[in-house]
Amino acid sequence: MARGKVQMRRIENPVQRQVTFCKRRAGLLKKARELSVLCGADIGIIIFSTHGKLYELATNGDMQSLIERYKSIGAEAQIEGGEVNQPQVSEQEISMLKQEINLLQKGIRYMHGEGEGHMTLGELQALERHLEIWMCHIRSTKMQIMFQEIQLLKNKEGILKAANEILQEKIAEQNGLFDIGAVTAGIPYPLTIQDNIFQI
Amino acid sequence: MARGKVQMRRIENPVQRQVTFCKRRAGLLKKARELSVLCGADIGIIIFSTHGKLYELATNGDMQSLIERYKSIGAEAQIEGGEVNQPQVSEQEISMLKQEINLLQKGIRYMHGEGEGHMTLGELQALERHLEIWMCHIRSTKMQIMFQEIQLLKNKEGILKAANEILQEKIAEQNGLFDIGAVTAGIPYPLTIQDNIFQI
DNA sequence: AGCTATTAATAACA
DNA sequence: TTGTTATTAATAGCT
Repeated sequence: MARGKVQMRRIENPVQRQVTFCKRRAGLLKKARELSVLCGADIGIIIFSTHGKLYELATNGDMQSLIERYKSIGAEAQIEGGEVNQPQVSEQEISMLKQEINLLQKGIRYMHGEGEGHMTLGELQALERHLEIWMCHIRSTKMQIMFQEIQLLKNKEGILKAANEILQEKIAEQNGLFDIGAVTAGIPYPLTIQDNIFQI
Repeated sequence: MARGKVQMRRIENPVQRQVTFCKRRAGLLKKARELSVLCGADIGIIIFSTHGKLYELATNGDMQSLIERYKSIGAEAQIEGGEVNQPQVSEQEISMLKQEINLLQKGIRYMHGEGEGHMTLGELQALERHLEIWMCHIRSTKMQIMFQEIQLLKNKEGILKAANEILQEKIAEQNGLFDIGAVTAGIPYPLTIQDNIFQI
């Protein structure tokens, strides 16, 4: 796909083959990562160059657990006819859960700046809980702030409305001397608002 | 790469996600086959869809031998640092994870009105993601409503303040005849509020 | 599933 | 390897 079509056969020129291998390998891995992100798929790729060098990618968790999952599925697929309902929770799930654990561990190592990262499962779970609690706190705090503001605005409204009523009464008292119509002329809302938008 | 750039994040529309998964998966496997042919590499790809369905490709020989080759190489690589990460995950963790699975299954049975509940782990994961998305929608909707209300209240406040100013001016015009002090007597806030609580 | 308008990948070259 | 650019290949949005 560039400057001339390419024939789909082994590239004989070793230099050109190496360059192509490098570039297309990068492209393939990129595509795999994109597919994983866009569609939420778990993808594992193993590439052995002609010289036996290994390149790999596991989009979620690690290759090891992905392979285990693959084996367990493959086994099930081969059985095909035999239904096994009880051991439904086992092999496959364990490997998936291992993936999740590794994912968290990676996340932690990442957060701590790529240092080593030996945390027990208990620690991980504690961390997870903490993260959830933090999120809850953040959310409830946000809510509180917004509710407070709403309350303040309601109070202000009440005060202003009361003031308005008093002022209007004052003016009404001197009916003959001034014209009240002019006062409320340019105001979109009538001063005696009754809408009920205040009840959520 | 077509009719508009695509954001690199999970596609939320399930139909579109499925279509994209199908197309890109085909593209990825094609790229892998091309790389294998052009550069003589041995490539293995394992793809698990969100529903847990398996798609695989092994360009030379079978996946099994590729995995074994990977493991042998991988083992060498792991020895390198003398680290033993694998047995870290075991017994206790499995039981805890089983608990979590049961929890979700219970939740599903509960949601579906106590009917039986045979869902695969893949389905459970999908459900979890859906729940998260629903929560996000609910939260953002809630936020929208609250912001709208705040905006409405601000508008009302502005209107009322304007009305108050006009009324005050009216009264001020007739200074000698009435005493303004009586008007604002019982009101906690002065009518010319300047506080800045309106900026969140 | 097919069909294009566009974007993305990349072969050749430096 | 890495970067640039002319072209081809992949594919997003529709039907």
